[in-house]
Amino acid sequence: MSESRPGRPRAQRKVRPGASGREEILDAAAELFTTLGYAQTSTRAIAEAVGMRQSSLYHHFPTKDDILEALLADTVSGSLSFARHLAQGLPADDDGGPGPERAARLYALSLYDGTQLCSARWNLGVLYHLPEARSARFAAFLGLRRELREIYERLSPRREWPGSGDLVFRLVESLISLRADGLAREDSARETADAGLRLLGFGPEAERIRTLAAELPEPA
Amino acid sequence: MSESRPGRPRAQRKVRPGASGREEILDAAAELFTTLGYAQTSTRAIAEAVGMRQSSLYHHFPTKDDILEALLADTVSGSLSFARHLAQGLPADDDGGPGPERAARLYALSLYDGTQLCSARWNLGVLYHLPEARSARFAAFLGLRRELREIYERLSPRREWPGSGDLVFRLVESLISLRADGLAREDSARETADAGLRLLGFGPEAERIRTLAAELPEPA
DNA sequence: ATTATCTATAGATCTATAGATAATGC
DNA sequence: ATTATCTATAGATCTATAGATAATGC
Repeated sequence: MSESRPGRPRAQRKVRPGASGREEILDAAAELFTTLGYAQTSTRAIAEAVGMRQSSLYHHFPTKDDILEALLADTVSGSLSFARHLAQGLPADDDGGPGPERAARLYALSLYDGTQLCSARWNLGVLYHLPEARSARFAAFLGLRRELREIYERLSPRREWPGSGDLVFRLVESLISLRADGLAREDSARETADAGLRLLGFGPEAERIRTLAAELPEPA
Repeated sequence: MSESRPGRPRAQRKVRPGASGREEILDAAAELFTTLGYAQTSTRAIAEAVGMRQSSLYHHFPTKDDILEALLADTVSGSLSFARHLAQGLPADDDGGPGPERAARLYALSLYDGTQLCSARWNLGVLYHLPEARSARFAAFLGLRRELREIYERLSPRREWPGSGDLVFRLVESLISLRADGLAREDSARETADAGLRLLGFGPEAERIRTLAAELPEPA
């Protein structure tokens, strides 16, 4: 219970999802970082959005950096663990393997990743675009993101076309800017995943691939 | 001559392209804004990169905002004027018009826009991703960018598929992140434009579209 | 006289730390 | 005793302005 923890009560309490103070802070920081940016968001603004004093943040996070790091880690983890799962038991890179099965996995990943990007409470994908996120401070996050990108490439059924999987990755990522521009719709993630199949040259086979993808095990 | 203007000489002079102080400032700001971000870049850092004192910037620009605005304006203007030119004399939206000619114009625009994004001295496209750029302060820029986006959509030969031109726009834009991640190559812009054709469902016809595109008038 | 720089600084931040205070659980 | 908050503040910024100074062009 968030209500029955010890400590002095807050002057003002805001409505924020999250069982713990830490989660409330992350939610407020997610809203502010995605709309104003990292440097433009003061620790004071985060604290006020939660309903505590600026200095109280430091009980939960050692520095402002660590708040961003926690948010970044959250955003990749879901798609990456699903991607790792899909990549398991894949034939080696030089062996094509059956095309449609590969395509189905790539489609499933695109759809899952895209749906996450579109329907998360905040548009956390924009955090990748923050210049701060590219700094060495967040090398751990950048590594995970790179791994996700490489799995897209490995899942591409067009083995003779290097970079084809990466194009699908880029298309899915473009949902971030779409949403930031206020242009994302209910079915943007699905449309984008379908566009990925077209990009790979699939026409009428697309229907079969979608069916195969639906039969794959759900993400955890 | 940049050397023969009046005024007190600078303490230190750095090597920067640009005939005027204003252009040197824009070049330095472009480098810093694209690598560190807007808020993280102090006016002092810009001034030092140019070799002048912080306060001297204010002789050339009234506020820091105006520096970003000038850079943003520069980045759309080229592609937008080419796009406007390509859109001229296009059949009305409900009239399909001959498909390949439309596709050729969209291809030409993709290639030009993508090439700009990849080969400009600095990766100015990342400025679009800065949270600051989305603020009302830069409404003029946002309007121009929206117009460019709409022309992509209008140039799509797949009239029965709304949003198809926008997907091509998004694919071209993804070059920005590709470059920011250090993954852009010599032919990334061309590969991306070609991928746009695949996305629209063109297979063997692509060759003919590229030929038609090459016959279109060059951008100014 | 105009242009482009300089020095100096006001006033407003912002992050992080030190140490006090209040609520709970043992 | 532990946890979570609070007040207060040090020290380091940062943007923009005021006004002096030096070089050129008329």
